[in-house]
Amino acid sequence: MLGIQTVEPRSFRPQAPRISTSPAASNSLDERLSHATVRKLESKEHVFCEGDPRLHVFRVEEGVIAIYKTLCDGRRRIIDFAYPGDLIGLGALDEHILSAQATCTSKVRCLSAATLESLAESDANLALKLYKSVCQELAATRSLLVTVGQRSAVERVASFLLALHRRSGEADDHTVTLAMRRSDIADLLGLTIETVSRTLTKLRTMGVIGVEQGGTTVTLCDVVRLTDLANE
Amino acid sequence: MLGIQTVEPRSFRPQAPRISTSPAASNSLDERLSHATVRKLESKEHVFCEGDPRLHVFRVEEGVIAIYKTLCDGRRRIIDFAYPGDLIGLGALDEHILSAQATCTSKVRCLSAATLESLAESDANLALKLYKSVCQELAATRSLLVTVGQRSAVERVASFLLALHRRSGEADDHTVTLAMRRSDIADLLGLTIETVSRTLTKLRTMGVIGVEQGGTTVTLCDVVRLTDLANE
DNA sequence: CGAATGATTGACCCCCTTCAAAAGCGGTGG
DNA sequence: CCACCGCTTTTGAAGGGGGTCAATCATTCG
Repeated sequence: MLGIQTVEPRSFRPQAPRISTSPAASNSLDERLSHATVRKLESKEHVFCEGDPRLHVFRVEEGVIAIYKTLCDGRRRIIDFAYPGDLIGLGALDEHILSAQATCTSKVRCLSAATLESLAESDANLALKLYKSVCQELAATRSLLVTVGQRSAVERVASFLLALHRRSGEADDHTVTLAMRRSDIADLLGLTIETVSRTLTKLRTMGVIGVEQGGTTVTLCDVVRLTDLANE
Repeated sequence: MLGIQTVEPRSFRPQAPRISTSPAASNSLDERLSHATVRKLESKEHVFCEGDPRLHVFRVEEGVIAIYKTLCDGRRRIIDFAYPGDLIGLGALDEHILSAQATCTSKVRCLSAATLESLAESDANLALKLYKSVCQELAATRSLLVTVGQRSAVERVASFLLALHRRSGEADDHTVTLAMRRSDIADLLGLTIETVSRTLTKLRTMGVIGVEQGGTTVTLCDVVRLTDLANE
């Protein structure tokens, strides 16, 4: 998932409840996941909604899933974007308290939440992994809180782009794909669509970034300057 | 700790990494805590700082501890206030990534972090408790994210006061004590001291609250109206 | 092509920040 | 007891950044 970092090291951290799926993790989990059924989602389709019984945990296989909460006045607050490899739907309650919606065509793998918990009950190692992962997750959410709480529009957008770039892993490739709408970015950063758009064009006219392909592809022309603008 | 809720049920949830210290929790933890040494803190004194080795986990016994992160430009972002009964200093890393500072004279109990982890390694039940607690914690931080991300000053301050009131537990007593400075509240809510002060006087002139004792005691005259203003 | 959805740009305005000053409050010492 | 000082809070005035409303443009799809 996408972490907007404000602390060093400037690396990514998971953003939503998830656990590592590396070989170091309990094999039982990976094995279960590899046998799990795959569900395909169209853009804007929901994986789950607030209030739904929390029957499954999902691992994103393809696409981008927005994790969000709906406010009482109908506004939407995106907490995080989940990318392939991320686990979503973990939690302490038997209901989902957030919604998860595909921002583009996506695929997820489904695992029974009850199964995962029963595994953890007899496997202290797995339970501890879950605990530590959520601690990391918490740290990342706090970072987003810092970013959203007191930073300007330019700082937020710059941080977001840098986070996306680092997320991609390809240090040489200075392009990032915005696999979500402007409204999704706005709801993540606590801005309006117009401000996001204006800020992107501002960065473009400054020569820091380039915007192509109808606004879905962004080239980071001057990463150093962008980092400076992010003020991290 | 203090959770600003934006979802129903409008109840409190823990805000910083902590676990329940109720009898239902592993006895080993409670026992350890009851034998732990107590440390007294003056106002503004630190429990720990960002970058410090994470040697201990603390339980707040008296007072209020602000959990915060320092930004690169020197600003401070308070993530949470920890109250008596709350555990602070939990985490996945061997360094603290946040600072903890007393907002007033306080007392904390110290427990070795290594001890807690070694207990959890052999006790799946304890580890699972840790996991679930941090999940709750995560949910609460996300709620604060929602509040801070897209709400007006009145909404934020109203939410904060209501959260404080619920935190106190005494439903009959309509007074809350602000055991922290305006600057602390401002840094939690992502506002300036002036705006916090102005908003409080605005609420006062509206007859929704009363401010006494040099601004440290607030009376909630009209909880219904305040809830309405909080827009939760 | 025309309708629908999303992105961009412009104009205006309001809420909050910033800068500045005054007023409370508590402590210390003459 | 009061003067003085430091810290915090309150209040005022001015300015700006982002929100809101609205129009235009771009892209996709039936």
